[in-house]
Amino acid sequence: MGKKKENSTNSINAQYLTECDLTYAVCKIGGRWKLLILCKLEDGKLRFSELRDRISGITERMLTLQLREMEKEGLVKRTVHAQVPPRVDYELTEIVQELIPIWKQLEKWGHKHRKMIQSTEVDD
Amino acid sequence: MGKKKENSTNSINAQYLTECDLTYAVCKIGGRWKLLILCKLEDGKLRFSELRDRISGITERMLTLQLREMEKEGLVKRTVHAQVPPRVDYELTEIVQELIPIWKQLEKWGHKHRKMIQSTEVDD
DNA sequence: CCGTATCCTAAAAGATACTG
DNA sequence: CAGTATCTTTTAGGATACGG
Repeated sequence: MGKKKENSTNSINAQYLTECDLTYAVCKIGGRWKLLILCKLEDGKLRFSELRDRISGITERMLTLQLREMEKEGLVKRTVHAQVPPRVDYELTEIVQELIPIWKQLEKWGHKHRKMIQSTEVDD
Repeated sequence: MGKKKENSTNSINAQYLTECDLTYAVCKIGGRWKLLILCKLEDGKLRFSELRDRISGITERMLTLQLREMEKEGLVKRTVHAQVPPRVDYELTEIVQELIPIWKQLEKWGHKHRKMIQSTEVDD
C-alpha cells in the first residue's frame, strides 16, 4: 500500500519497530556502515569526500544512501554550500550526540568481549 | 580457505571486525533477533519453547540459529537436562549481563528519538 | 566534487517438513 | 520438547557507469 520502499536500509519488520524501542534504536544505527559514519563525524563536520576517504571500503553509493537515510531520520545534518565546485558537509545532530556515550560503552564492551573470546579459544 | 561458514549470521566483513571494537560489538548483538532474545533472558533462565512463545514471529530455525551462535560467542549459556521429554534452558552469561545497562540506554534513546521524529513529521 | 541510475551478488531470514 | 534439513525469498550491500 502507499509508497514502496525504494532504496532504504534496515527495514527489519514493522512489527517490532513499532512495539519495541530497542529494536527501533538498533535499526537506526544498525547495518554495516551507519555507526562507522557517525563515528567519523564525532569530532565535527566533514564533507562527502572526507567521509569517503576515511571509511575504507565504502562505495559512494552506500555512503550516499546511508547519509540520506540518516538525514531523513534526523541523525545527521547536511549542508550544501552554493559554490563551484560544490561543497557539502555533514555533521551530527543533537539527538545523535546523546548516542555517543552509549556507543563508547558498546565499544568498550566489544573490546572486552574480544579479549575474552581470544583467551578462550585456543584452537579454531 | 579452511572451513566454510555454514549457517551463521552477521558476518559483515573481516576488515572492520578486526579493526574496530564498535563494529565488532554491533555484530555480536546485531541482526533481527539477537537483542530481542537476550532481552527475554534478562529476568532469568528460559527454555526453548518459552523463548519461542515470547518472541512473536520467530521461527524455530531462526531461534536455534541465533541461540547457537550466541552460545558459541559466550553470550548465552545452554543447559541440557537429561530427561524425557528433553528440557533445555538458556541464560545470559556474565559478560552479556554487562551489556544490559547499555541496551537499556539504547532503548531510552530509541524512545526519545521516536517521539522526536513523530512530532517532526506532520505529514508522510 | 558530489552525487544518481542500473544491474547484480551474497547473506540473512522465512516456509515447511521431518526427527531423536 | 527441542530441535534439523531443505528450499525459497527478501534485502542489504557491491560494481560500475554516468550526470549536474
